[in-house]
Amino acid sequence: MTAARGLDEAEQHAWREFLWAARLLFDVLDRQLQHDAGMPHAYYLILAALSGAPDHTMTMGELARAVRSSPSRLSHAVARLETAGWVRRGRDPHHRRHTYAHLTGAGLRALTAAAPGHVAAVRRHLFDRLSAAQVDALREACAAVRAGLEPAAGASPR
Amino acid sequence: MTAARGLDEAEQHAWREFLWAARLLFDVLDRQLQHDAGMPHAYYLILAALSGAPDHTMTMGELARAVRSSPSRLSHAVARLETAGWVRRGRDPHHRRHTYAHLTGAGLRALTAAAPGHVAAVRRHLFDRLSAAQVDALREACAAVRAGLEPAAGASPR
DNA sequence: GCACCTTTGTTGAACGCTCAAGCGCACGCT
DNA sequence: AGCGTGCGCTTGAGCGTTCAACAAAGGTGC
Repeated sequence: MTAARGLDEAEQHAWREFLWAARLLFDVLDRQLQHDAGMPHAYYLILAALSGAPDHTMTMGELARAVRSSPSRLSHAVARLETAGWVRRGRDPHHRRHTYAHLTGAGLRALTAAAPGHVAAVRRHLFDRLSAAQVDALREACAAVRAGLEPAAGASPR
Repeated sequence: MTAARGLDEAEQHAWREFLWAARLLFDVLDRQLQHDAGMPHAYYLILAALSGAPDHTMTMGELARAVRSSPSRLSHAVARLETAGWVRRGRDPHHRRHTYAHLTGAGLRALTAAAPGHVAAVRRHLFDRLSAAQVDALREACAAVRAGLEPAAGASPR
């Protein structure tokens, strides 16, 4: 491919494998979740993030950082999750600039129903294909890449 | 996260790193291409695939397989590339079922203009962060995952 | 020649994401 | 108090993807 001039052969090969492994994996996970649970993967991550927060509640900003989402994207997404009855929004009377998002009972149930199938898919398509050493190597390489892409401020969620 | 029950700690960690490394990387590459070359990454891949084909021409089906795209997605994409003047479609009078996609001169120029910036971004965000051993390990792990997801065609001829 | 099926590709609607613009609240300044 | 500035979040339009439905061409069997 003309495209890959500037990368040596090992890099071209690695890039193609990474590209298609990730794209195909995300595609199959998205399809599985959409089909079995009626939500795309991004929405699953939002519900999962909320489920791990105290009182199942976070501000929109915290949530956006947790799921690496732009404010706009999150706002649209939560609007849709709200009409699904899975999330409720409200304003904190003491910090009226902030909007908090709260996982509803129905939202938690939807997440709990979706989780086993999703985790099983991750296991089947990712971890069942890798040795323990490969899992370690994958984690290390991806951690290096992610660290370079992460908005340098406070890499760990507050 | 409630979500990750069923994966051990090493797997959870690896999954998160892989997830965010890939998502953030694809986001930044998409943004770079859209900004500098006026095309999303998926369209770049289509032009690149055509540029490597004899006579810069492939059938829609071949092209769809090359870029791991559904027929529908490719049809929409090529329609758009056609209005941009980067691809032309036509029917072969001898095999009238097939539609050919042909990379135009303007398409090749657009690809050639886009390639260096894209490759530089891949290098900067991916390979500059990894040792040669990490690149090898990443390729191997991703190859195993991709092989499990690929529709198994190509290895065996028909 | 005819009915049926498969292959190949397109279409339209729904949906998620991005980008640019905008709104409301809080804070700092004078 | 009045005014600007920045932050947090939302909005609307446009684009790309998906899904289901469809269309057209080439078999295949009778």
